Amino acid sequence: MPHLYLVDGSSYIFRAYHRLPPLTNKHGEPVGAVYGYTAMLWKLVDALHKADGPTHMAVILDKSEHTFRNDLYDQYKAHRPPAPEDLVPQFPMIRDATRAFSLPCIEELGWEADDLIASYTKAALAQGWQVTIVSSDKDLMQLMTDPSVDMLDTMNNRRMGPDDTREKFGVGPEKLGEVLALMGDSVDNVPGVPGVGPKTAAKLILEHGDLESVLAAAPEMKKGKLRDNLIEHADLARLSHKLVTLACDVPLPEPLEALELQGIPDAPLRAFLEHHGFKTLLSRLSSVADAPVETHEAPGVEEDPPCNHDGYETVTDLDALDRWITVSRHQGWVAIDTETSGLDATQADLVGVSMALAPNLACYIPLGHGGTDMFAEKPVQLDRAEAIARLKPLLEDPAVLKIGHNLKYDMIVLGRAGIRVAPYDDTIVMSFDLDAGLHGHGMDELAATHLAHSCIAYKDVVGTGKNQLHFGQVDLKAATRYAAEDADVTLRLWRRLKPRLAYESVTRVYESVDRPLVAVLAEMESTGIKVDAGVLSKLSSDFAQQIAALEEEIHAITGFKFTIGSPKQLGDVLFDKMGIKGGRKGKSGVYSTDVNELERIAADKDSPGREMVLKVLDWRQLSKLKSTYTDALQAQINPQTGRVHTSYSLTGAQTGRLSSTDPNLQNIPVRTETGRQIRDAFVAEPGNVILSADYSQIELRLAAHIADVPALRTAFANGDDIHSMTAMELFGEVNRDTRGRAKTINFAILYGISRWGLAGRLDVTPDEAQAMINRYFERFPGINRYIADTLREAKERGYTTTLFGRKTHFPRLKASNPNERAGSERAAINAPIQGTSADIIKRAMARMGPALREAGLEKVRMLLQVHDELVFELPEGDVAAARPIIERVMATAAEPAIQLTVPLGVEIGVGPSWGAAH
DNA sequence: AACTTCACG
DNA sequence: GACGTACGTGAAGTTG
Repeated sequence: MPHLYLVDGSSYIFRAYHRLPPLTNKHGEPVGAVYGYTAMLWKLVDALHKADGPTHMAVILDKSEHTFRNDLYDQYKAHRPPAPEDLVPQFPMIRDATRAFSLPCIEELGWEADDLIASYTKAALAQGWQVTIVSSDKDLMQLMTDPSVDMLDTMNNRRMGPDDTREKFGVGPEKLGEVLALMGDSVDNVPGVPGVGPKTAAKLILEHGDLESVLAAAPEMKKGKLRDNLIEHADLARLSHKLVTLACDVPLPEPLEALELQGIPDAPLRAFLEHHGFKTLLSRLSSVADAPVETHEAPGVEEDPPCNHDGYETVTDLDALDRWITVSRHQGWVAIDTETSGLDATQADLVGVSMALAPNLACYIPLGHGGTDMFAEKPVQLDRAEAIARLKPLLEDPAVLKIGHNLKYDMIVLGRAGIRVAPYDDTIVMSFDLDAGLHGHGMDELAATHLAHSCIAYKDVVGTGKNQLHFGQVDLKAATRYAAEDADVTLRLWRRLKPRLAYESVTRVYESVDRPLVAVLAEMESTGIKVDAGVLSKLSSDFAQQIAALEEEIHAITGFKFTIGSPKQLGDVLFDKMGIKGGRKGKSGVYSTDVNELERIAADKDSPGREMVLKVLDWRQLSKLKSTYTDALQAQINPQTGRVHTSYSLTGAQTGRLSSTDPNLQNIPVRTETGRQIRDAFVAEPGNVILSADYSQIELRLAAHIADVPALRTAFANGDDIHSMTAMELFGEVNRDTRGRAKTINFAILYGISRWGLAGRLDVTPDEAQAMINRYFERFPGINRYIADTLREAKERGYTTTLFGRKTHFPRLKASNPNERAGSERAAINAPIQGTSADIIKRAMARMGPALREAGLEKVRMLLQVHDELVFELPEGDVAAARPIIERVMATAAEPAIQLTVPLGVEIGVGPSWGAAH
């Protein structure tokens, strides 16, 4: 069946203009909108042979300023500012582009493009054709009354149907004109009825059926502004209706058959693309069939040749090294990668460095291969010290950009060789800032996604298990293939990702938040924090004793031995053998024995298992503390530095938070007295102290700002206790109980609340929980608006944003599984708040070093970040001077980009250990 | 490797 | 009318 695509060219070019950066072609002409337009047309025409693809296509344009609508109403479209100066010359180019595709360009004096589209739609339907309107103009949505008509919004890459009309305007396409007549349209200056917006308009039309019935019913409506306006402005509404109604009987300038699509012609299109220098599109022309599918693409990126592993050079003499260095200098940028003997950057030895200058132009410089076995022959390679001495000036050259993938690792390794890499770009961070939530950001995955290339697997080079080699034991040929490929791929990714940053509006978050943090984190990780093994080992043996005693007591109660640490065995003992009621089995058939469940049993004074369960809870706590902290941390102390060096991941948390591994220093116990003792093992060097600075209630403050909740803002401005204030608002009195409940509700709001979730936490019924939620929304208007707006935007665009423009994608928001969808919705509600908080502390971290240095405080070292807390080690004598600087940098970290409407509170503590500083 | 639990913000 | 839950992490232990 024929399928006609009608492209609303005029509306498209305006949107393309505003969405794309101001590109110019080699002739200096502005072509941003033309590029977007050309790429879209191509995509459409290219779908010719696909199911649902076009068989007929036309581009419809507005011809003149004056139409019948101006005769009806002289103010129609009168408020439109003139087209931007650099857009005007692009209009004729659109016609060129259309002609280059051999597509008809249809325009007619006295008619708007919308009227022509309506008329063609009607004609095509009469022939039984399918019609797709390529536009997102809401007026055109009126045409979707017939099931054979849909719309395609290429800007958002979204198909729209009648349901989208219902979602957006509350009525189907057949009633859309009536609603538009009532609400008006500020863009086209259609007046509508004053005081009537989309909600009221939809309500009225749903109630009365059509515009005339609404107007007729007006005198009987309840007295008020709405009734008066409907009566007084009835004619305005009727006029508006005429203005928004599409003319569908315009004589067709070209017959339908003339719109048949022929496919993409080579010569004229090539000429057009060459004239404008649209290289990406040109390269596609030669290989339309086998071009990789590209989800995101910024203009000006050329296709790369496939990786040629055998073309990489192994650099083993100084002349060759100097050659690579010279060309890097000349070019101004180079991709680098380091190979080491292990995975821990603070301990592993440098084994080699690779560099890439262009696709397939890459080398590997072995520096520490062989020599682990005294009988093995060492391969010929450069002297490490000599090579490092030559590389250092390049890696520190302010005129040469160093590009790495997870460059933090290389910075730490090279930092130990006395090199401070700068300036730099990091492709793992770029990928994260562009695509968080869509996929992982490891090099192998990105190479597969963006380059259709599968990298040599590290495991294939070094082996696995007990036969695993370290990289220095790999022979040079294989090492070169692997290492040089990494640099090559990094370079290719950089060329692919870098242009997308500006194109997709994440330059600010990349440049002002995440990129600077790479060097800051490298420094923090290299520094590490001193851990007193004596304190830990004392705690370990205390815990061991208590654990053994508890174990004996527990076994005495049951009368037989079992593995207390096995949830399966424990569940069987409690619920089957001891007969405790109310055991709940999960989907794997095991009773749940988590802390909630055990506390529920313990709360029942008559339960036969009460004594046992209390002991198990203690046993669990102590086992956790011993194995995860007091034992493990001792083993993590670096013997060379006597300190513990965590590794932070910039891409670990979808929201933009950092995460910490090996060991995780972001979950050191603090909530119980027993656990808190572990923090006393994190100490300062003699003559120094630990300073801990944390943001107070930062997420609630940000919620108050972002959702614009007056009561919360005032409370924070006055320095009130926010949970007490909430308790007063919700329950009318403040005591321990109501304050605790209020605190729970405050957090629940940040996490995307559900009545069941809240009910479980507060031990009330879901109905009661719902009543509290309603009251919260009533008392703090803004919150529910924030939730609705955030979800709507997330569903429309596929991602949420923070105040600083950080995106988190939520592809599962459209999942068909309601649970999955609900989970994504809660995550999407939380992401802007958690993410903004992450942005703010990251900005503070990036500015902290320079601010302290400016004050002459070179000895103050930033050691740890725990989401809303920064931990420092500094000479005791520097505390007085450093304190106000740290406070100021943290409190003002959002500025100048964002002026928050709430103050950011910072609390600081100082002591000989982390525990004492709290 | 999956599952469960629990440490943190 | 069913779904069976707060958001974001990482590590250790048991089990298969």
